[in-house]
Amino acid sequence: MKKFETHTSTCPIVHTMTYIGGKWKPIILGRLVNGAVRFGKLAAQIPDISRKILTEQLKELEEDGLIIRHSYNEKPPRVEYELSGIGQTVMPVLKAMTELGSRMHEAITEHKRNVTRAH
Amino acid sequence: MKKFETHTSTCPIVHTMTYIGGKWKPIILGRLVNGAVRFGKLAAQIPDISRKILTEQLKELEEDGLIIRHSYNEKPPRVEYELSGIGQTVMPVLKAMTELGSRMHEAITEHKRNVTRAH
DNA sequence: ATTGGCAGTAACGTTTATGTAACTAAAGGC
DNA sequence: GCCTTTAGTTACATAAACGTTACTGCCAAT
Repeated sequence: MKKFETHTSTCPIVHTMTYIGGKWKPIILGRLVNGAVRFGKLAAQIPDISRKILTEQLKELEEDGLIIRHSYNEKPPRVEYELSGIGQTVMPVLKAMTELGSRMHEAITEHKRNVTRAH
Repeated sequence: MKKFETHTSTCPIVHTMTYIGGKWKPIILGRLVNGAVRFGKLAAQIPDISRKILTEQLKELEEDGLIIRHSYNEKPPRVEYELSGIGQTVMPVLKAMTELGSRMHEAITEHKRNVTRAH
C-alpha cells in the first residue's frame, strides 16, 4: 500500500490504515493474540504468504513497535514474535474484524447471487 | 491490493480484508456513517484521493453491496452514496479503528523517538 | 559425506494500486 | 456565444506490493 501522508492528516482511520493497513498485517497480528509464535509456525498458519513478505511485514511491525522479536541463539535458530503493549491495543479492531468477516462474506455472496439473477 | 483467494480461506479477517481492505475503503465508509453524501463532497473531504480512484472504489463498494448509489437525473448531475444494510454492519470496525488511530499514532511516534535516541 | 531443519536474504520479475492530465455532456447564467 | 458546474471517463505513467527461485550458516542425525 502506498504510504499516506500521515503528517498532513488528522483522520484517525488514516492513522490506523498507516500502521495496520497492509494486506497481511491484520492477519499476522491475529495470529499473535494468544502469545508468542515462531516464524515457521506463522508461515505455516497463514495460507499463501511467502516467507519474504512475511519477513518484511514482521520487520515493519517491529519497527513500528507493534510486535517484539525474540531471537534465541540456538542451532537451528529459533525466533519468536509477540504482541507488544502497543500491539495489544489493536485487538479491539481485530476482534471487530473477526466478528464481521464471516457474516459479511455470507451477506455479500448472497447479494451478488441476487444481482446476477436479476440479470 | 491483490485479491485473496477467498474461497480457499476460512479466516474471517481475510474476508474482512477482501471487502474493506483497500487503502481508501474504510475512509470512504467512514464518511458515510452520517447519511448519504454527494460524490463531489466525498472528493473534497477525503484529502489526496483522486477522482478516478474514488470512482473506482465506490464502484467496488457498490458491487459488493456495501453502499447504494443514487443517481438523480438532473443537470448538472447529482449522485449520492449511502451505506446499505450490509455497509452498516461494518460500523463496529470503523468505530474501533477510529478509537485506535490517534492514540496508536502517538504511542508509535514516541516509540520511534525512543528507539532513535537509544541509537 | 550427505541430508534435514530453521530463519532468513538476494536477485529478479510480475501485478495491483494509485496518480496526473485532459476530456465529455448538458443546462443555466451573463 | 462563452463560461461554469457535476460526475464522471480515457489514456498514459509510476510506485508499491507481492511473488518465485535460489542461496546461506550451522548443528545434529543418518
